[in-house]
Formats: sequence, C-alpha cells, structure tokens
Amino acid sequence: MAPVPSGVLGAVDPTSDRAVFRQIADQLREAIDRGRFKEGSKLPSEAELVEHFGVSRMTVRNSIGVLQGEGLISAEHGKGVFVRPRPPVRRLASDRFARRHRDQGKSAFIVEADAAGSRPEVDSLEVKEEKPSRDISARLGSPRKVLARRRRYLLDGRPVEFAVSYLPLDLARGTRIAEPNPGPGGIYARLEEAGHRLDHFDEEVRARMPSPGEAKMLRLASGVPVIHLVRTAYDTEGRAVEVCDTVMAADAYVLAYQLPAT
Amino acid sequence: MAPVPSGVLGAVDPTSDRAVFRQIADQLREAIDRGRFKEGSKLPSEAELVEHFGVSRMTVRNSIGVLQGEGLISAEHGKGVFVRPRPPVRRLASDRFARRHRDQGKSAFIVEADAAGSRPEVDSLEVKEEKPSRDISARLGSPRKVLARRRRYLLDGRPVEFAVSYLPLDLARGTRIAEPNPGPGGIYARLEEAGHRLDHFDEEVRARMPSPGEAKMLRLASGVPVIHLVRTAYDTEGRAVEVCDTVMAADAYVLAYQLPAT
DNA sequence: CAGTGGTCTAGACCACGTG
DNA sequence: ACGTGGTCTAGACCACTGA
Repeated sequence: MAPVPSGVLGAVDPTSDRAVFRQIADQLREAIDRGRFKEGSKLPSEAELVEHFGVSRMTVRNSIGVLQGEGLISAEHGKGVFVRPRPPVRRLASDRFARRHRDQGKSAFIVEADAAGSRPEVDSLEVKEEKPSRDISARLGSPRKVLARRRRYLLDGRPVEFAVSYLPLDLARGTRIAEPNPGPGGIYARLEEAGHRLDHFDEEVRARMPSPGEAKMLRLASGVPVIHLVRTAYDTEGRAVEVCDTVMAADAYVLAYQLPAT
Repeated sequence: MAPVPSGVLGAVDPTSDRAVFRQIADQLREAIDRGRFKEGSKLPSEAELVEHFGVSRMTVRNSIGVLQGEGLISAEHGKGVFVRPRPPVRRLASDRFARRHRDQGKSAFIVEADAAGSRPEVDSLEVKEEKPSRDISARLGSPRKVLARRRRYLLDGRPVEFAVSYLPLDLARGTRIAEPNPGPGGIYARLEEAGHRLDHFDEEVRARMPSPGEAKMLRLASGVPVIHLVRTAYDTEGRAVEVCDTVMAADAYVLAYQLPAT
C-alpha cells in the first residue's frame, strides 16, 4: 500500500471540538483547492487514509462523504476516489430562440455543440398526447389534453439535459409538430408558419437536488444539483402556445440573460 | 419507545440486490411524497426505525443520509429528523432593476419583502476598497482597485442571500456609493446622477453545492444548493460600471426572465 | 432526567475493475 | 488474485433538547 504523499496531508487532533472526520475533510478539501490533487486525479485510497490518520475506516468514509456532498469528489467502485473534473459548460444565451438562430436543418442544440467541438446526441425521443399536470395546464390556459414531446440531450456521450415540450392539441395535432422530427427550424418555425407569430418567452429558473429518477436519467454524481427551467412561449395575441419543462445537470450549464435597464 | 405508525412503512428484503439502506430510504421517500409524513413533521426516531426494520443503527443512519442529500429531510440534534418545509420563495423578476422600481427611500429588497408580508433585514454591511479578483477585474475592464459593498439579506430571520457589489474606484470614491447607506434609489440612482445612465444588465446564472463558508453564512441544511448569480451593469457608453456577485439559498428563490422572440 | 442525533471503533463480507 | 469502494453489524460514548 502506497503511503500518502508526504507534506500534503497533516495530522488530526482527536481532542479538538471539530469532529475528526470534518478535520480530515477539511484537509482533503484544502489540498484539492491548492491543487495538490489535480482535477481528475485519484485521492489516496480509504486504506491509505486510515493508515495515515490512524482512524477507523468509517471515519475516513464519513469524511469522503462530506466532500462528495459538496460535489468536490466522486467515488468509483473498484477504482478509487477522484477529484471531480469540471466538465465544459454550455452557455445558454437569452437570445437563443431568436428567429435568426433558427437553422435550416439542424436544431439549436446540434448547431451549437458542433460549433463548440462537442459531439451532440438526442435520444429518448417520445411524442404523445396526454393529460397535462395541473401546473402545465394552468400555464397553457387549461386545455384538456396536450401534445408532449420528450427528449434527452447528450454531449460527448454524457447526458446533460432532459426536456419536455407541451403544446395545446389544437395547435399540434395533424401538423409536423406531432411528428418526431418537426422539420427545419423546429416547432417554433412550424408554429409561426401556422400563423402563431411568437412574441416573447417567460422563463422560470430554480435549482434543487435531483430526484432519484433525474439523477439516473442524467447520470449525476452525488453533489450535483439540477437547474429546473420552465419556459412558456407566447404568440402576439398573448396566447401561451408552448411550455417547455427542462431539467439540466447544473455542472454543465451557465445561463446568460440580458435585462433592459429601463 | 413509540412504534412506527402501522401501514406507513413496510419491511425490507435483505436478499434483494437493492441495498437495505436504499430500500429504507425508498420507503421513507415514498411515505413523504404521499403525505404520510407531512411538511415539518417528525419522522420516527433512529431507534424506532432500527426496531421496525430489524437492522443496525448505521444502516438506518445511512438511509437518513440519502434523504438529507436529496434535500427532503433534515436532522436536528437532540430533537429528531424532520420533513423539510419548503420555505416561501422570493420571485426575482427580470424588470426588478427598472427605474420605475427605484423607491425613494427603501431598497428593492425591503420594499418587496414588506409587500409579501415578510420581515426583511440586511446585515453584515461592509464597504471597502480592495484589489479585485481576476474574474471581477476582467468584467470591469481591469481596474487596479475596486470598491466592494458586501451585505447579507434575511427574511423572517433566515439568511437567504449574500451579495457583493464591485465598482471601479473612479466612479465610487468620494460619492455616497462609498458610504454604507448610498441614499434613495441605491447605487444605481447615484451612478445615473453622476452621468452614467444605465443601458442594460448581463446576468449569468449557475447552480452548485455551497462551500462550507457559504453553507454557514446562509445557514443551509445539507441538500440545499445555491444559485450563483453574477450581474454586470453597463452604461449607455458600453462601460461596465458595476458587477454584483450574489449567492442565494436555492430553496428561497425562483428567477423569472422575459426573453424577446425576435 | 430520558430521548434524540453525532461521532467513532473494529471488525466482516461483498461487488467491481484491473492486471 | 488483489486492491478498490459498498454494505452491514454491534457495540460505545458524547452533546444537545426538552420536560
């Protein structure tokens, strides 16, 4: 068993008021912050830390759990504990739905990822009619049924976002919007062709820890929150024509908005 | 010791592939979701769960840890484990910095909280000159020193937000902006009086788990992420005149934006 | 005071990943 | 086969809360 690199980690004081596992977590955190353990690199194994600090394994595991909860490290069964790499973030600009950005063939996600040198994928595509939740229904003006378009987005094989678009049935049924591939420019282009010129979008942004289902769908490490974004699209007559409910891996995104000062 | 209420929690299957502590976490999560344990109410004690499921205490504690990480429950030493109440959220609208909202005497935070029936407080107010971080410096056009205005916001005694405003020294030194109370309309009103008419704001929104210092400052329970918001204010000449760096308790906020469709 | 969660020990066996 | 983390036990003592 390799010893812990000398000088990187000190000793703990069992008589201190601060719990031993917190002292160990503090030392590891500081070592990571100072770059003594680099992004993606392996921390000393539990056994090595037990040896180094002279504590029981549960104490070491407890300290590792603290840093996992902070999103700093993640454990991989059979391999070790690693400093969590910060993945490249996708920047969502507030003008991303402007008409000029509607590409002829490809979706905004694909275009943008290609430009950034990432490999984009969309999977789990599912389109079906269903009864809306109370919340979605209220936002769309209480339709009895809606068309739901579900899909998951991945970058370089990593799932980063899961989104569901809801549209009132009278706008969607029988159009390309109800097909898996809605055609060039996406559903917004189809809505405008049908006479529903878009006026503006409302976006609501929340952050929270993922449900177990979301963590699985996005393959989230512990300590990674999600950004929950609900966007409502309005046409020029003030009618809500679409609600898009999106859950994003928070470590993969930064949202950018421009606000008028007037 | 009171028994676990009958019918609410079942049994675990030690031969299952799913770990026992996950099965217990699943059962507790489902009971909470179904409302069998209401918001703010106390869960069975660790000892009662040990008795009910016939497992060791560490197993029960492990399952409790899972739900804490999800932000569903929080433990209080000496009292018990409770279903985490969802605090009222503060909605930040994208027009919150419009001139018409600049109240004569009070800050936007105070006005809004009063209207919502909450008791607002601002503390830890600190104003000083300092050397900016690389990031802040870049956003402000690389000034050598800046004025930093730090403050913490509380609602009904609960800290919800910690904010730091940075301004280039040449705009702030010798003005009311450099005083703890910048006067009616706040620093934006002072900037405009000095001829820096505001044109727009850029906001960047991220979500992540808090650092230990942030968790302490905002008294965050485990399983509560923070929203990190960086806003840059530009005047009509395109100069960045202020950067505001804000860390918010994610369970206390929803951000609302309006985006043009053009 | 009794009851609660917080910390810690010293073991055990299992499941995963790699050589 | 071996080293890694994952799960689990059966205890112990401590610190906080409330009656």
